[in-house]
Amino acid sequence: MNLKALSAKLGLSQTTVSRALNGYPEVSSETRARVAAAAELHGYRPSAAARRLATGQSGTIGMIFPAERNMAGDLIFTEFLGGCVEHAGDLGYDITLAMARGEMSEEAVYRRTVRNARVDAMIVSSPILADPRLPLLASLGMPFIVHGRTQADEPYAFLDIDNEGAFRAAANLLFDLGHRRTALLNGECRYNYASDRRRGFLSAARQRNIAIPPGFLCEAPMQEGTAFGQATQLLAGDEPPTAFLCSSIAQAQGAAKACMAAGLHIGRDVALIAHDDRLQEFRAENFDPPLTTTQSSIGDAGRRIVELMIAMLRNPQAPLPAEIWPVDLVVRNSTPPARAI
Amino acid sequence: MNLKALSAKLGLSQTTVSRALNGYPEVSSETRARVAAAAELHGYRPSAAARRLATGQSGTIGMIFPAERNMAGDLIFTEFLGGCVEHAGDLGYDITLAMARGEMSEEAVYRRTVRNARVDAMIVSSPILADPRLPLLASLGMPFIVHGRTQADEPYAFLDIDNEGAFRAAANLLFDLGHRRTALLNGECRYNYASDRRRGFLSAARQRNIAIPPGFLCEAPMQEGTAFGQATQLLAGDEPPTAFLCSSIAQAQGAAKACMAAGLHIGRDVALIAHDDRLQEFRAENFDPPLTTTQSSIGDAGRRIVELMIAMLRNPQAPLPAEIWPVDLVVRNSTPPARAI
DNA sequence: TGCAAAATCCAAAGCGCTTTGAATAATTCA
DNA sequence: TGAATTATTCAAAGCGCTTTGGATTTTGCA
Repeated sequence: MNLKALSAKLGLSQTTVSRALNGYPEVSSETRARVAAAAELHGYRPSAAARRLATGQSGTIGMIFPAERNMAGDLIFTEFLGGCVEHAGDLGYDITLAMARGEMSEEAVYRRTVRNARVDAMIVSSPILADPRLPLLASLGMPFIVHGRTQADEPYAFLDIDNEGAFRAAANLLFDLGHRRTALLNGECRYNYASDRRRGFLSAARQRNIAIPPGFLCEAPMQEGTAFGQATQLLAGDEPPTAFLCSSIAQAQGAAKACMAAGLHIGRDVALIAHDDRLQEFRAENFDPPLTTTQSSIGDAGRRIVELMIAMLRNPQAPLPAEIWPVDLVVRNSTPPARAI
Repeated sequence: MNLKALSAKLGLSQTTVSRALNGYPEVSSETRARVAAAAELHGYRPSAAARRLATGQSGTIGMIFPAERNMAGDLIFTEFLGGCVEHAGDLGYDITLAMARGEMSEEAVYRRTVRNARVDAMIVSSPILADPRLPLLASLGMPFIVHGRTQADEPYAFLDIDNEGAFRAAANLLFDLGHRRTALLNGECRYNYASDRRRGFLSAARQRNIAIPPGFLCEAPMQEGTAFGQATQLLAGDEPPTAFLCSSIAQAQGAAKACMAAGLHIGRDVALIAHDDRLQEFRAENFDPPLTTTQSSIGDAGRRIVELMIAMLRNPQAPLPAEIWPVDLVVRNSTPPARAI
């Protein structure tokens, strides 16, 4: 059942039927209802291919698999992707993926994706400090939105969380509790979010004239094993930390195990705060003890970013969206006051 | 630059140019070369939308996010997806994703995806024992291929690994080494692969008249924590296992930690074999000690399955592909002979 | 009541490709 | 050499939708 057949059956022109279905104003509400009913009755589905050809829009948004793969990154990407896919489906858009690999550089993949012209826009995730993908996409004329922020010469669309504020708040909480020796187990600082978090942490320390001992600023892929190693080493030092601030729940697990191995109890001897992306299986609530966290659902971010992107597509001359989400600091049981030494 | 402009520039008809570019035989090799050169020169890219409309093929393969999410599943799905996306890109196909969620059942998502008709075929992953998605897709007339196997009335296209044979071989190795009390830490048996693995394990035991003590057949989501609990409990029993056979490296990590906690050394006191999907970050080689595994790259499976799917699309009347990959048993250092008791 | 404006609806022209059916040019063979 | 093949090329008809520019009917208001 195509438009032609449907309009014949209704005794209307294709124009009118098309307009009725797409909500254009120049059709009476009576006709619109008739058309809608007939379309429903006959199970009419407009051909996506024909619409694409006629409108020049593909109804598809592209995403690129991160070039660097690791477990933590994969989990976060998958969660974000899931959010995007979920909401895109609701809004009638498709998400298609591409991937950099081997000989084909990430830039080449972006270029190919743009050249193939099968997507209307792209979502850029995990930007690094000055991400080359932004000028690349801009020069190619491909609309895009960034999940996160980066340094760029031109304004760009983005959705980010307030990483700096979150980690400043978390650090302040620890300092308020009397923890002078607080270690930051961060992600890799070439990623903007990690850099922002470090800045937040350091600004809180500076404000109170708290010196961060050398070695207390750790960065690495956000995994349990690495964090375990870092925490173990710090705890073995002369002046071990009394608090840890982690960039992920996985790192918190590593830190917690290191503490346990050192005979220290989280929530009693040591304080622990982690950032919680609300991944499926890393629940801060189920941690022992339940973990104080800065939390912000990365799945929600995916859902929202798709919405923003589609709004941009529908109204290209609107100002670029630039959303920064505040981050909740949820205090649970992992943050005791510092003990007198 | 579209076909019309390109053919005008060449002084040829659109027909000829189209055929030249698509490798049809009824065009002289001289003309073909001229056309190819001009296309290259002017950077001509055929419009995907127009081609889709004309051919009725979208050049897109659909995948659905698993309805049940957990960390182990996400990692495996992502790795598989990565393989699919990578190779699909090479072959000029797109992968688009959809997702079941909340009120919208998985079946509804499949139906919607088929109705929208934006994909030529679908890839079904992680089938359960008698997976309802197969008859559903068949009844909807959507071509599909399954990663794994299931019980079905009709023949269907699939690519699977020999889970049963792999676990039989692994069990035989352990039995050969004298391990009489071997526990299986399996995935959930409603998934076909887990069921196959159990069958392989049990058939090896039966063949040697080795009784599997009650409680030695464990199934659960394939995660470290769960496996740790299961192994700990088994090790605390009257007749603790001397060997573990795990469905994933994550489970092996859990089992290893349980052994360590019980004062047992993997590779000395206890034998451990795991199935290794060759995920990015779970390297059996880096395990301590390096792990004996049954291994088969799930990324390779993704690459291959896309290839098979596209071949099906190109030649619909060819027999359905049905590939079963043998699985390597790689012996490393985690499988000592059973110690005399 | 008459006329401009607004409300509805329509025919037809694309969007850029593939493919059918025919025409033309080059070869082959008797 | 002339007829039958074979090799090349082309014009034109879709594919199913959106959208432009009009045509027709209705409404609003003096």
